Amino acid sequence: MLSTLTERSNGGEDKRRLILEAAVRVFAQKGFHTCRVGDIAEEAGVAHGLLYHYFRSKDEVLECIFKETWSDILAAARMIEETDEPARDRLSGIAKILLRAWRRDPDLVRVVVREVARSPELQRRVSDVHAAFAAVERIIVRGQEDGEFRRDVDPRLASFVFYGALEEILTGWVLGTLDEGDEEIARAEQTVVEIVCGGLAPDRQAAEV
Amino acid sequence: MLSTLTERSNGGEDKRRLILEAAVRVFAQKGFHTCRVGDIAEEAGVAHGLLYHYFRSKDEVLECIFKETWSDILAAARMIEETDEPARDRLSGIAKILLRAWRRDPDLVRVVVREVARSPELQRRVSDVHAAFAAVERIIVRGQEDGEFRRDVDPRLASFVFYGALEEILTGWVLGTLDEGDEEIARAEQTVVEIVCGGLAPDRQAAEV
Amino acid sequence: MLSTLTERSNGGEDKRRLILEAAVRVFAQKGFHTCRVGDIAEEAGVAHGLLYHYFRSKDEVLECIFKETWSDILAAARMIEETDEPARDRLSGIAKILLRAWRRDPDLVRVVVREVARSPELQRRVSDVHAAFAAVERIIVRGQEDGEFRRDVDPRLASFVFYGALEEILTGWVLGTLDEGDEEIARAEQTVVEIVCGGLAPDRQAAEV
Amino acid sequence: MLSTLTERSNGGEDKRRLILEAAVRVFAQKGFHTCRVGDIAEEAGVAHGLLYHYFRSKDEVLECIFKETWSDILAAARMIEETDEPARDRLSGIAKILLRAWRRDPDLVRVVVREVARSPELQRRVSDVHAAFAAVERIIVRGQEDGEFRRDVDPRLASFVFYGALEEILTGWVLGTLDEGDEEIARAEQTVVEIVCGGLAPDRQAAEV
DNA sequence: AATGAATGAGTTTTCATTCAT
DNA sequence: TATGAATGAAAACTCATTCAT
Repeated sequence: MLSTLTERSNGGEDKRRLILEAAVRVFAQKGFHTCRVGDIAEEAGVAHGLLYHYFRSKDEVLECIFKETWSDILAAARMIEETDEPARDRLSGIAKILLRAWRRDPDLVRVVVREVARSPELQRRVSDVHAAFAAVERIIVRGQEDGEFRRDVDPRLASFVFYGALEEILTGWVLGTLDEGDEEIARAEQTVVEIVCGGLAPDRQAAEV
Repeated sequence: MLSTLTERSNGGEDKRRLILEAAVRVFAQKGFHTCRVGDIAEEAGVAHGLLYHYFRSKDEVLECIFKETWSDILAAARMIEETDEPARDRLSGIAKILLRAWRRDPDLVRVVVREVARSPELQRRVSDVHAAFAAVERIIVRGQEDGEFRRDVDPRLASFVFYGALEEILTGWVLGTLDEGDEEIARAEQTVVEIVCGGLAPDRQAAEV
Repeated sequence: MLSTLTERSNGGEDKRRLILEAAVRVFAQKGFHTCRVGDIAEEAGVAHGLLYHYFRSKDEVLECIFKETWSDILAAARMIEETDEPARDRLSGIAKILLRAWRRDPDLVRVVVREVARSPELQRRVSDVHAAFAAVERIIVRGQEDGEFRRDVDPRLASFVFYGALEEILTGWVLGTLDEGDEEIARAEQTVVEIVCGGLAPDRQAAEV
Repeated sequence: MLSTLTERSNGGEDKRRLILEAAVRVFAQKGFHTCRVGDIAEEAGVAHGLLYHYFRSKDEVLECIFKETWSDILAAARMIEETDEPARDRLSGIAKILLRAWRRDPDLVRVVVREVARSPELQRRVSDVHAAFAAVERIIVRGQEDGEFRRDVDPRLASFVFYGALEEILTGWVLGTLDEGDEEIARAEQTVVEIVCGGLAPDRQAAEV
């Protein structure tokens, strides 16, 4: 189901939602390029023409999925950002959101992870992707200001390390090269936070950077 | 240029190489799905029919690029693995290989990064991808055995964190969301190693894992 | 506006008329085949479904426009035919009707001129087109009988010359290859009548036909 | 067969010509909009994909037919224009060309006549249409200068009368509303010339224009 | 080895028409 | 009457692949 992070109302746009959710399933199973518009329609149980009633093209369907998903992720990230918790707990919260999304809607995650790298244009168009990265960067900066994190590390690069770690693990689950299960998810969360926050801890001698 | 890590002989397969290198450029610029076989041929300066003399299909061209690239990376990773250096230095060596490849052949990296997540089938076929991951995992395991790294962290997950960090940074360069340049490359290397090895350092209290 | 030659009552069929007039404008601007039913509805300010309340199909809309227009033209032509004026004046009257229609409703003329040749079927269905041609032919025959026109010219062919001349001039205005304006319209009328009736004048030696 | 006015070589572009000629037949029979690309290919005995090897689109095929036909007509018109014959004979020559084309290639004439009014854009793109009109206009102007034609008639309008007459007769043949046959063609030629040149004869009192 | 004409399966998209409301 | 969501046939066009030369 789409929008598992923040529930959306289905009022008045039942079929649109139906198509979107079918698209997630089909993209996840066959991949965006490999599937046909007819596959989505069939999965949704509607005529393929209806898809063009709600979306301008097959591309727009993917874009919508991205936009909704990332806007949900961004909203959640912003809520965490506004907390007064230590940076470590806040990064932990973000890791939870992303990794647990896998449990809630593996298909959605599969699509977002698999197709994100496909189109630079898509990423540019979905500005929330950047905003979510920026939120993590700000959390790290605040951690540095608060003395929780060492200051000699580029916070931008650090945010890429953090996101990259999460994405690779999701990819591992998507491709089946990494064991999945509730326990594994919890462990992954802890491991990522442990490594990244451990690596950012200030009590180590300054790097030679 | 393909095979910048290990030079390959051109003897007797000039045109094949020409096509492969053209494909890297074209895939990088337009993406695998978006480009046509004719684009590759045009870029290579040959008739498109010739491509089918050297490759069974368009897919096989991409597969070849992957195989060669990863076999080079794998070879380099194995050489590093056999070293007696500390784990940190060995991970640093692997980071160097991957990130510096960007400087040597950005198009190649662009293709590998962009299309790697595309097809699970491709990844399965290119078994070297797994082997390279396994090499990193073994380095981490040996680091744990040698007391250089803490033992309460799953080495498999840690290898994903490491690879994911590198891949995300490459993606940032590919998509232009991260500054690039010689200095940035050096800094990225150090930052990734610093964070990951710092996070794996044993002198911290055990994680609650 | 449709029916500018003979005003029609709007009683009880407001919307039908609205759609018909919108269709004229849209067909004129985009052409029959190029426009969509939705364009007509939008232009008329109604839902496209309503069109099917009044017409069986898009084709029928065009057919209606043709029928109404030609029935108006035919009615006017018949009124002129019943006059006792010389043939020349009667042809002049018909030229006036057709060419001045352009001033009154260029869109309508544009549609009729542009689409008339499209479908032989359409022309067959709109029998008034033939009837109007026949009226001109009868005027010429009567002119020959009255000694006003030479008798060695096929009246059927002559009617085609007359109609063709008018149609080509209308086409010139439609396509913008001929200057338009009140003065031009008056001149066109006179020129066509002058040439055709001059050419039909009996005081010349018989053609070798 | 296309290019019946001036024979064209088939050297090296056999299939292109084949497709073009098939298109003429199919457009003539079904109309441009009504026929499918596959119909053309089938008629030509080739795969429909080949059409796109030689033409960018279905539209381009029609445009090509127009261009070639009108360039032939124009060439013939120019040859006649350069003659030293009286204006009447030169107009007669042009009438011959256009009307006899019907006998030689009725399908081609059918297409050109039927679709010419369809697209203003097409007419604008095929500049030879205008050039051919201009040639007739120049013949009339020279006739006026030489005293063969009256001077108080707009030569431009007169050229429209002449062309319109020919076009209407062709349309009559195309639509079957006018008898056809060798004799009819000869008579049509003479009638048009007789009427138009008769109407342009100078020995009549000046028009009230 | 090399070419590029030829093929045709496959895909997106359009749009006239229907129909439940 | 009036709406516009829903349908699905149909069509243009693409492009990987083959193959005669």
